[in-house]
Amino acid sequence: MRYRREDVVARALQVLDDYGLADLTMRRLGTELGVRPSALYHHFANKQSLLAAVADEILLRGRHQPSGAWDVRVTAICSDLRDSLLAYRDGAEVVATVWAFGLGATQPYDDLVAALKDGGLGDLAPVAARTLLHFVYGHAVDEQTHLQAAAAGAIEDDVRDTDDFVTGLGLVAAGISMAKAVREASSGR
Amino acid sequence: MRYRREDVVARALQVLDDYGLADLTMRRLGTELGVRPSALYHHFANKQSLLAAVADEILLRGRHQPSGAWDVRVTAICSDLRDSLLAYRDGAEVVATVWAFGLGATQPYDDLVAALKDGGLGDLAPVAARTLLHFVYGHAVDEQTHLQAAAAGAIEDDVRDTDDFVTGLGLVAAGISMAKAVREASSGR
DNA sequence: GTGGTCAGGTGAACGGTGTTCAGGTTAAGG
DNA sequence: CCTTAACCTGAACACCGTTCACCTGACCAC
Repeated sequence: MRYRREDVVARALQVLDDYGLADLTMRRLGTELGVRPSALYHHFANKQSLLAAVADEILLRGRHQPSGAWDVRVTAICSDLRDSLLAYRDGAEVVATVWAFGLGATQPYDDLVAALKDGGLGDLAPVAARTLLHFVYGHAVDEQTHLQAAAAGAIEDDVRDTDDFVTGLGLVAAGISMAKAVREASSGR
Repeated sequence: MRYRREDVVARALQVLDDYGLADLTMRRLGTELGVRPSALYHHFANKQSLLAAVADEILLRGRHQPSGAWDVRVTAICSDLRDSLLAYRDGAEVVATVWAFGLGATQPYDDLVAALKDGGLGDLAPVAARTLLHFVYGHAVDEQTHLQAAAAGAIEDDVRDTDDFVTGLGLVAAGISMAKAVREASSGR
């Protein structure tokens, strides 16, 4: 049985979800496909690239096109992104790492910048977008770590995480609205 | 030559700063100390604990005690924390990872919560503190990654990162002020 | 002084990891 | 049918964190 790039990514995503990032190894993935590890290097230059493809796939599968007023769009992008990250085991860590490395899709970031530019944030749009991303990634990683610790029985699970996310996101969003107001006041003067 | 726990941590910090996190390996650290890797396990249960101690040391060395009004205190804590993270190569990643794992010092978090409680944030203090931490860690990791890519010549270095940090921090801080105002208005009613 | 204690270190191994490479195999297209 | 290229093998390389039985030397109580 011969595989194409996308088959490998799909299987990698399944291994990730079933066994976690630590067990997503080239050998493990190879075994899962019935193939030697070295065969994987015909599809990806290295493991980093494989992970980037996996991250892209995670983002792609949870894709929504945001619509509406700029501020509800910003909130929607962040919430959808969070859902994508939480949809697969260790998804947040994978996507965040790939992003930090400068690889992978920039779609969420681009969408955020576009929405914020529509909101009149101007030069502040990129900074605001990255601030939002840092919050979403950070929160999702934390949540997923807690979730896994809870599943292992090390901790009692509290499910107030969603409220937590909404509250935190509201905080950042409020700051952005304020910056917009300040910006408009000073330019209108 | 026999070592104590703190000697090992100090040397680990030096190896980290000189060669980066990827090269901070038990074997490497052992060699640097003129000792077999297995000797290190008399000081630390595992590498994770070693890294936690390194993270604590990074935070300890950049320690300031914040003073003044609650909002300037919040800003100062975040700025000092950022300085600490950037003071050593890969410092941000080490501290952020250790924190995400639930190990290491909680001092910055505790200080933030205290300052925010002083500011009248009440129940929102922990959420706000974590939001700030996510921003600081995320931004610092990004910055350090960029910095390293620039040092490797892969990218032109732009030093607008500090402005970037201040702007982003201002955004979050503004959101927190707004939440405080809303909170006081609704409780005063 | 002498003997015991024990923190610190040795040496060797175990089972894993990502990655490389020369060469074999198989499916597809002219 | 035969070539070409994509895919895969098998074996190795150089590492990694960690464990464990054993040794060593400094210190302290007697």
